[in-house]
Amino acid sequence: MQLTKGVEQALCIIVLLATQESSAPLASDEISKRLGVSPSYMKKIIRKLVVQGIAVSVSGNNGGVSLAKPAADITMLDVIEAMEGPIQMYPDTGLIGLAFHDKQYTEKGQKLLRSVFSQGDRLLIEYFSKVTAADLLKEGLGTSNLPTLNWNRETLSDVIDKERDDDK
Amino acid sequence: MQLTKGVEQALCIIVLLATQESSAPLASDEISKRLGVSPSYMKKIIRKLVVQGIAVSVSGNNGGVSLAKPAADITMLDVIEAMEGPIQMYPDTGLIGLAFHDKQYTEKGQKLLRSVFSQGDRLLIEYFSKVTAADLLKEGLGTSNLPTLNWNRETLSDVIDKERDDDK
DNA sequence: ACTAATTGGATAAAGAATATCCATAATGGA
DNA sequence: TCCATTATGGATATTCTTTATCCAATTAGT
Repeated sequence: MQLTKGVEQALCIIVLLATQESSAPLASDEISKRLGVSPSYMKKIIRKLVVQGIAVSVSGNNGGVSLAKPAADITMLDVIEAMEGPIQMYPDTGLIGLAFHDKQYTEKGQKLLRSVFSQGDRLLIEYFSKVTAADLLKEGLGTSNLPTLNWNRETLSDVIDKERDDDK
Repeated sequence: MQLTKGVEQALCIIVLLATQESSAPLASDEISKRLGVSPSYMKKIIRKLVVQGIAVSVSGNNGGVSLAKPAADITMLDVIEAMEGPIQMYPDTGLIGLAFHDKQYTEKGQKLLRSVFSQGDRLLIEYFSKVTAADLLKEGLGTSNLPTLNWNRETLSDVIDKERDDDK
């Protein structure tokens, strides 16, 4: 009943991409450094966002990733489903059929349980499809004017910032 | 984003217990046969239900398990939490703090995300706390008069039923 | 065409969920 | 009191998912 870390990571990636200077794609290696995971793992995460249509990637020199659409059109549901597949709580291994041998009742029971849980699924889907990445950015940064910068190059100064913080 | 099989198993156990002749506790070994898992594993599953207050168990001769309260007082939420612990979707590894070094914004962001997800948690909690085992039994069996039988002894005839089904 | 930078996809390692075995404790009946 | 029955708890095996790594395919610039 818990989302995987991937969701948290994906959200951070989206924040980076949303504040990236629009001209330049952001290299996945930079993102991986920033999130503290291996470059190759990060590619895999990003791939999921690309498949879902949240991000686009270009290979080759100066390649990288950028958002496929405005942050206002990216919902939390998109992100969750990109990382974990469709929301479907009930594992449904057909156990009821194995445990009770009465065709009529087991089928009825199966159906009932599925409907109870898919109702739960629907609640989540409805809720998460109403929260967009733009909402998060706006509330998180306190402004709807997104600052943009080139995260490909800002790494160094950022590290310096961090060191200054640590010294205090 | 999926519940574990344990939830499905627990629900089957509850159906068995709810239709068990009230006088006699049901032996966990019988349940294990019926659900096709090992006796020792079944005992662990059942233990979780006992700890949560859904079932009570007595050891010794003619011991076993029975429901701790009427099916109408057992909610789906109880069952889910018995098997998986409290509903809490967000993994919250503190990744945001690691990725961005600005104290002010990261704290704000953390808080925001937590609240978005705990709102989702609340939706589920509210929904699942309204569905009771009695509801499931009633709709699944088509009657609110629960048939009761002694599953400790019915196993044999049940197996015969199954064999007859298979022969067809 | 060559080289450097990057993504894409197969594969391995780690971790969590699932299941089992075994030793111990509790209970009721002979 | 002794024995058969049943739950409890700890250690361990197994399977599945998540996490991470390595190498091959693609692209841009020269």
